[in-house]
Amino acid sequence: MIDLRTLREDPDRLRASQRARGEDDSIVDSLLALDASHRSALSSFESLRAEQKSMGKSVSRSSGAEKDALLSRAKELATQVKAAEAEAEALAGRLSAAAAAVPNLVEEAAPHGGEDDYVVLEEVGAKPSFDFEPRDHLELGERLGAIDTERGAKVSGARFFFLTGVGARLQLGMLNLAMQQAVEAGFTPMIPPVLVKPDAMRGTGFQVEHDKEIYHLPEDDLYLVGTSEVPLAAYHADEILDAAALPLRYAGWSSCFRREAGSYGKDTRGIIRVHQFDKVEMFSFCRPEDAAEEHRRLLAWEQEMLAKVELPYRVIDVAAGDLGTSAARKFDCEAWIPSQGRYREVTSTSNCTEFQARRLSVRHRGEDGKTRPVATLNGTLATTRWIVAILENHQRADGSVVVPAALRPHVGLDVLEPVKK
RNA sequence: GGUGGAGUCGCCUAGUGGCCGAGGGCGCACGCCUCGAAAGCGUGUGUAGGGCAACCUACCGUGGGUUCAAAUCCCACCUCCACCGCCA
Repeated sequence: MIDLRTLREDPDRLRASQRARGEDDSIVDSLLALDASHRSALSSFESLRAEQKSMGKSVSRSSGAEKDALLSRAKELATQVKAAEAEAEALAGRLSAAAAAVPNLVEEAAPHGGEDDYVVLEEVGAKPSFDFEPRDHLELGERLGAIDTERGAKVSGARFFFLTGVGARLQLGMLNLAMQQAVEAGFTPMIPPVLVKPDAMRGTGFQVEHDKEIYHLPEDDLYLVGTSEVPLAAYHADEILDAAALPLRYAGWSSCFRREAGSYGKDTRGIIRVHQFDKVEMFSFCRPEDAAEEHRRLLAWEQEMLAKVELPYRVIDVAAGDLGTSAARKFDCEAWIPSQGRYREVTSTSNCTEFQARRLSVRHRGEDGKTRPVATLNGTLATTRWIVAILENHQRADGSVVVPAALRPHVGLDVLEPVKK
């Protein structure tokens, strides 16, 4: 949710942001108009209501003929109050619906444009050179007895899989390593619910009514989360946080669920794009003025993890049009995937500024004693997709895969050996 | 799923139609007292919207309703507690 007060004071800022995203900036004018009529309706309701209350007191003090006269006037007033209230409420509803549809203000430094207008900030690590034809992650995974997509499809359908044997050990080890790093950095480890109420979903910035990406359980009106960002963001909903305790940093470990509607035919092989995967996610509540700095810290922690698993990658500054509803700025790390000869997203960190906090009502008390929204940020510390990059980048000619040194204590193996040739 | 009980200002609690946005206690903040502290005394202490301000309005689990007027009456729902049933 954008701040209506900021909108009134500086509408050009939202116009510029909308243009950077490649979206309609005329909503600014309709929002301003709606806001003005809502405020005038509200103030006329409030003065009518004040009159009604004081008249009610006169009624209780009077008696006889005077009381009857007052009563009939009071009745008249009551209908006016009711009408004025209904009017104000209707406008409030329209206003909040309109405001809720507006995406976050983008950070000025974010690249303008769409999906392909990202800016590469950094390339890290050398791409591996093989003196043999590298296998893709699925072939490797099958030979290692690590990934079983056939039975995944048999049991649950397309885009489902089993991690088996060393595959399961690899994922557990990797996620444990991520958790350990997070704890050492001062994060509170969390295992959140993965089914959430509509308010948690909406508060985090998802449009549950239109979003085809989200699994919904209509019987219970619960949503399966696509990331633990959702329950972690909502964790402090309706709370006023102690400013001295900020930043509050949480590391959530959860399964994530995505319908992948509209991605038919994309990444159908292997486990790059699946309906269910696991992820360790960093989440931070901080003061708005510290958010940009915190964002860089989250990125640095992601890079620390990528270094531990020894993957070549690049960092991109995602363009405004590709930010999603909540983010003001987003950095993705993309690991090199040898079988595809290109980089694929393995982490994503977003600065959502006060956008989610305003929707979820997560506040802190400022220097002046007044409550203000906090800023929220999130970032990936490890996820199932990393297995793709790890297997492919660390493979050897015989189909075995070297486990990166930092992972070995957590996986319990130095090398993953093929179980079938 | 069934039956019974309960949800009020950080916590506990008073409040059964107007004098209640709401009293008391605890906690907290500030002041007095003290060498310092405790005790004691005094003052203050929710959130949000609007107004330059005095101030106004909304909120007593949520949503509806009755009434000139609702924390208070009615209806539905939610949550919590207890017991029963069912499942693991």
